Amino acid sequence: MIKKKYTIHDLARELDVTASTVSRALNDHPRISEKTKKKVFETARKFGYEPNTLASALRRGKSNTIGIIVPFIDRSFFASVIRGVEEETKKAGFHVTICQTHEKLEDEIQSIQTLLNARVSGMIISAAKESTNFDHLKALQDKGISVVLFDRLINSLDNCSVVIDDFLGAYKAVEHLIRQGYTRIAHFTGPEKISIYKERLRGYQSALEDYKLPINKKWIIEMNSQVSEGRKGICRLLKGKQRPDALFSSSDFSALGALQVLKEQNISVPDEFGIVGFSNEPFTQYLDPSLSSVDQNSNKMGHIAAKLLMEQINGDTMSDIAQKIYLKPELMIRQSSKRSKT
Amino acid sequence: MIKKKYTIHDLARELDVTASTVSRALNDHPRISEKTKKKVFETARKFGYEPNTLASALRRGKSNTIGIIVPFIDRSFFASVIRGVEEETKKAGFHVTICQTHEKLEDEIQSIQTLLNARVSGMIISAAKESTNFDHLKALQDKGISVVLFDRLINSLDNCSVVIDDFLGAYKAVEHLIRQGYTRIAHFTGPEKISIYKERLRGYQSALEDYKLPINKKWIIEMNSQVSEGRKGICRLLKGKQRPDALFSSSDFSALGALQVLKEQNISVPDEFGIVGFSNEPFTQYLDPSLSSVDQNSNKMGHIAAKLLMEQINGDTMSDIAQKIYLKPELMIRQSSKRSKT
DNA sequence: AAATTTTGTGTAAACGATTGCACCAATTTA
DNA sequence: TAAATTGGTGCAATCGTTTACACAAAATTT
Repeated sequence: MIKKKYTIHDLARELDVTASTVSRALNDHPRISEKTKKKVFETARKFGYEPNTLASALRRGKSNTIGIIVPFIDRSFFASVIRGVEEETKKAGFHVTICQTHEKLEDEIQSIQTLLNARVSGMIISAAKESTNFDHLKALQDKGISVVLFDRLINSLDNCSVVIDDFLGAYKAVEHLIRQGYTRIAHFTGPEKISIYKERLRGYQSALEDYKLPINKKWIIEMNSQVSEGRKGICRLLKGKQRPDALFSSSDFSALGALQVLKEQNISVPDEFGIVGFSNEPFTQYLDPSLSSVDQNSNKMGHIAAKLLMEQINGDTMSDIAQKIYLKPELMIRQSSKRSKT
Repeated sequence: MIKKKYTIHDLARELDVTASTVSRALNDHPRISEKTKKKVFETARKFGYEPNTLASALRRGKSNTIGIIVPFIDRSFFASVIRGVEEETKKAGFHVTICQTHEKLEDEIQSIQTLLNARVSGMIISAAKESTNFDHLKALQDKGISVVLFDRLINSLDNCSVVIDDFLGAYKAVEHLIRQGYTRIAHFTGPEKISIYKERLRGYQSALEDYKLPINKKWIIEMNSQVSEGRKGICRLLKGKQRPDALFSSSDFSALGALQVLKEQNISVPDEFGIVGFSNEPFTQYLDPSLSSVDQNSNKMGHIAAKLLMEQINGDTMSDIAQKIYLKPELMIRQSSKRSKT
């Protein structure tokens, strides 16, 4: 037996008022008397009335849904951000719809289209790596859709955005290595076009300069974020004439590759060689030795992105200029970089 | 400059027909002439027309959204299932809305309500651990909502469901240990109420019986899926009079705890002690020694759950009885259980 | 006490797509 | 050739809420 859904008209009939009164009462309209509101709420509860969000969204031209677009939902960083967004928006009665781009521009464009069709109130987006053309994102601005970007910044756009302070994270990591007594610190970086890697590289260099340590170009290696690449990278470093005694890697995966090779070659970590990675991937804490890493505060990032977006949607942003929020990263110091004696 | 959205009325005006004709043409209604259809499609494309899914959903009483309810979206297993669902439904023009229950019954009920309000076409659910009362799920059946359950089965409900064959996974794992020459195999199990743990325990026992190995009650320890619990568990096992030489754990986390303690006590894994975990958590492959584990085929699970649900929604299920699909798990053999000599 | 404002509610038209019914023309059947 | 069927389209109601406008009654101001 399929139960029928009640509508405001059912309530109206029961209470002998019109649907508009019911609607207004439920929306706490100031011109409705307290007495009526109370009656309406009571019978609504009694009947188990639930508003039809579709109808409401259609009429208002806006749904209470917000869209999230990420490269892959099952990457721990993104999953964690999404979790944060969901937790934050749920309180405000929004729910989230998720799209994956698989790092492909085409999928990104399609996802945006899908979300537009669903008349989402706003979108939270981490751009695909492949995306170099941002017309589709600009088009959103033109359409007046609220957007918050996270993680992957797009400098040509003045959207609200929330990112981690990659420079600071890198700086902290390298400073920590220096304080542990390491003096010849190498760096694994990523594709130089991507801003996060640029920033981490800057942080690395800046820390070395501040502590008057040499910057050796041979110690800076560009690679993708993979274990195998990290293995190759560390081999190159170890074979070189000037051998580093520590590594700050822009990726936990390549840091792991390095760690594996060092263990295989019986080079003691952290005593002979220190390592700090980046991202605080879940696996880092379980390695032996456990891997120090820079935590990206991903859950908080989700919460903040959601808050920013909802402010935009509700139109209560303080200022006209888009806010860019830089979260402070946290250095997770573990065994791989913690040596007691120099 | 905010671009206006085109509606079927705009197209109708342009083509000098009525909106109904446009609507029917777009939906490929048989009574519309090919000529008209072609004209409609052309101008739709020219104008960049995109249907308002909200209006459509309101009228039809069904959206093209499907809801997913999981305990936590950032747990790798669930994230991976969700990814599978998203990939499968996207092809068919559905999109997914996600809710988290945090393993709490209250959140589960609320999530269902939210999704009902959004008039989702169907739901894919992994029940919260806390849920022992399933009235809210039964109510969905009564309302005629299509539902597919995954991972956590509910025997009192005859929904479509897709789970892993936990019995088989456990059996394979233990059989593998036996073939590697281990003879005294212990087991970490989970809360006995939960069916997946019951099944894994059955598989464990069955394999031991088939190979005529003793089942020692002291070697079966119930615990939660945590590293710390695994550490306690293995300590208990090592202190006992009859010491096992291998462990099949229902959880990768408790398996990891065991591995840590064994390493600390200089008990060689896999030579002196073999370990196999369950779930194939991403970290297992990076441990030293890497941890053998049973893979749950989570991505495929998502794809299949999505397919089942869409079949239900479209009403083209083969049979009246709900299908229960058991996926074959795959044993990932790694260092922790692979010894060359006995 | 008249004029003005405020309060509380009803009327009716949206929002954009879908669909049962009706209608006429063209085609087929008897 | 009349009757019946089919093809192609329009009309208008509908899904459930929201909201601009209108209007009477009550409260407030002059």
